[in-house]
Amino acid sequence: MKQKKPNQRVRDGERTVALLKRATMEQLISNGFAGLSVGPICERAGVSRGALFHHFQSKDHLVAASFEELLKDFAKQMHEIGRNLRRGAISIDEFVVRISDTMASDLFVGCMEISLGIRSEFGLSPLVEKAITDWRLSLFDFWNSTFDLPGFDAEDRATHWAMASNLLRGHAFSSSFGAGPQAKERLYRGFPKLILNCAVVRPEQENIVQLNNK
Amino acid sequence: MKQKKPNQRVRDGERTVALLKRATMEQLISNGFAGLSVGPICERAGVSRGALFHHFQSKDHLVAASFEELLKDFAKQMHEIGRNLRRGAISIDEFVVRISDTMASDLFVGCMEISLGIRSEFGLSPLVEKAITDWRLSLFDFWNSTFDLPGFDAEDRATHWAMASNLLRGHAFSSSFGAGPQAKERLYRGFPKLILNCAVVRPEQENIVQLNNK
DNA sequence: CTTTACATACCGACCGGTTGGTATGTATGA
DNA sequence: TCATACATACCAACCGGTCGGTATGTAAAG
Repeated sequence: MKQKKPNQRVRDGERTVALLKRATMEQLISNGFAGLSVGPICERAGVSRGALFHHFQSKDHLVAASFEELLKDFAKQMHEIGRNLRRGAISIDEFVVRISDTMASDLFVGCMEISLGIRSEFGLSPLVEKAITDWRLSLFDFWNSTFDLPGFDAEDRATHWAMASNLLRGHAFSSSFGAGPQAKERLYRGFPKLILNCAVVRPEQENIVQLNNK
Repeated sequence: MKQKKPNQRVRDGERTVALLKRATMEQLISNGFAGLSVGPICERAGVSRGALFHHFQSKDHLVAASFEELLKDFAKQMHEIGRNLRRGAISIDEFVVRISDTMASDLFVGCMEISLGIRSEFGLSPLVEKAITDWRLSLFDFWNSTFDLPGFDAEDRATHWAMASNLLRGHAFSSSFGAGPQAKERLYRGFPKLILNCAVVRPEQENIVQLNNK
C-alpha cells in the first residue's frame, strides 16, 4: 500500500532536482553568468551542496539542464501565442505585443547570459549545443505554422524569419539593456509594417507540416 | 652619469594605462565578463598588479575606462563606413556588408558582455552610463547623417533607426552565438529590402545638423 | 655641475574571502 | 541489510585589493 502521508523530511530526488534547476535560472537571471555560484543556488533552492553534487556531476551539468528547461518554456510560450492568434483569440497587434514582450523577458536574458557564457566556458558548450539547435528549429517551426507567406520560396521564408527574429532579438537586447519605453512603442509600430505586411495568418484548421516532432 | 642603460622598468604611465585598457578588452572578449580577472589582465599587459591599482582605483574603474574606448572605436568605425558610402567609395551592398560585419565583430561581443555585466555589477553601472548614452546618440547621428528619409517626421526616423539597429543587433547576437554562414547572406539580402528601400544616401556636400558635437 | 628632496611609477608578497568540488557521516525507506 | 538522499566539514585554487619597499624622474639648493 503506497499511502502518501505528509513527510516531515523531504526525501524526493525529483523535487530536489526541479528546485535546483529553477533556482539556477533565477540566479542566472538576477546575478548573471559571473554570479552563478553553487552557494547562492543551493541557498535559493533550500538544498545543501552535497545534494547538488549528488544529482549533478558538475556545475556545468546543472546549468545545462536548467538552460534546457528554460529554452523549452520559451519555445512553448511562443507557440502558445501563435496558436492564440490562429484561434482568433488575439488580434495581430496583440500578437506583436506578446511575442516582443516574451522575447524581451527574463527568459531571453537567461539565453543571452548562457550564449555569452559558452563562448569562454568550453566545458558547458557541448552540453547545451543540442538544446539550442532544437530550440532554433522549434522557433522557426512556430513562425511557419503561424504565418503563410504567399509567393515565398523556402529560402525567402528562411530570410523572412531571420529578419523577424533578428528584429525581436535586437529589441530584446536593447530593452534589457536599459532602452526607454519609446523603444517598445517603436517596435509595436515598426514590426508589423516591416515584417507582417506580406504575411497571412494561417487558418486554425490548417494542418501544418511539423519540422521536428516532440 | 645618466647613461640610458637597458631598464627593467619602463616607467611610462600613459603607455601602461593604454596597455591595461587594451588587455582588459582583449580579455573580456576572449574570456567573457566572468573571466575578467585582474591576474590575466596584468599578464596580458605585461604589468604588475601594483601598477594596475596605482593607475585605477578599482577593477571596475579599469573596466569602465576600457569600455569607453571600445565604444568610441565602435562608433568611429560606423561613421567611417557611412562617410565612405556618401563619398561614393563603396556601394550600398558593400555598405550593408560592412556595417553588419562591424556590428557582428568582437567589438559588439564586448558591448554585450558589459551590458549584461552591469545588470548585476551595481558598482560598474554608473561608471559606464554616460559613455553608453553618448554612444547611442552617436550611432543615431551616424544613421541620420548617412541617410535621408523623405516624408519621414522625427518619430518616423527614430522608429526607422530603431528597427535598423535592432536588426543589426539581433544579427550580431545570433552571429556570435554560432549561427551558420547563411545568416550573413540572409541579412545582406533582407536588410536593404526592409530598411533601405525608403532611404536616400545623402550627397557628400550636404551639411548635416550635428546632434551632438565631439 | 653636483647634491638633496620629493613625487611618481612600479613590483610582488600577502590578506581575507569565495570558488567548484570532494570525503565523510547520517537519516530514510525498501 | 543495503542503496539512496541528503548534510557537513573541508580542500586547493583563485579572487580583488593592500602594503612596504624600490626604481626613476624632476626641481630646487648648494
